Amino acid sequence: MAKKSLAQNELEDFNKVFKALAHPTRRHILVVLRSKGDQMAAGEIVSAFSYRWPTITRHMQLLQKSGLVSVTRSGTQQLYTLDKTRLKTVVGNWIKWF
Amino acid sequence: MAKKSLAQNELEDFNKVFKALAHPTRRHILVVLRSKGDQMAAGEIVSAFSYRWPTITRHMQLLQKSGLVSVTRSGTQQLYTLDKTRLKTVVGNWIKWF
DNA sequence: TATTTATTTAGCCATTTTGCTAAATTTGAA
DNA sequence: TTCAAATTTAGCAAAATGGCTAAATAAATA
Repeated sequence: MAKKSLAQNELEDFNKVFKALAHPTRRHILVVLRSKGDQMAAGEIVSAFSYRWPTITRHMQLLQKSGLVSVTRSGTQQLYTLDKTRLKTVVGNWIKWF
Repeated sequence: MAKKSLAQNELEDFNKVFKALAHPTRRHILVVLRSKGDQMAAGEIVSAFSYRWPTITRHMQLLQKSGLVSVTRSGTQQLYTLDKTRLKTVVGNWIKWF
């Protein structure tokens, strides 16, 4: 398919980010990540909530797709990193319409 | 049940507003409302989109529950009014955590 | 190489969401 | 009082979402 326009990319960003922010648990995960210095291992996140590991994994994957977190491996651990800038930029750009 | 704490009320606001903002069509409706001076009749909104009337009605009801729009009747028409302040305040208050 | 630790993947199920059509309702006008 | 216009309500079906358990995988350790 053809290249996407800037506006189209921004629209997709809005879609992905607001979808990620739609669920209370995902919003909560972001806040906890922030409170822990923007980076946590998957297991730490699981420990912070009362959901099973696969449930958290799925929330994290959705957050990744939105670009709000990225992940790197460190030994057996998966480290999730919050992208505060993206969060504030994308939400801020949408709010600018008002 | 007992009275709700301030924090609880704010949490509920976050829940309702981010749920309302989760769907692209609802976000689009808010932008169109803004572009038309913050107030439109139901039928105008329907005309602006390619969804059937009941579909738009349901989106509008969800937006109302979130407090992002209010509605008043004028003759046979329902006028929906955007609450820009609430939109910016609630989203802004959440973003403050970052 | 076998085991353990950390984590994801697969797949099931219940609930919620979102679209639709058809019917009902409300208000103003004839 | 009837009629028409504007809008909602009822209810159905498909798709998306979010929880779970069990099985699979990857990296470090014994």
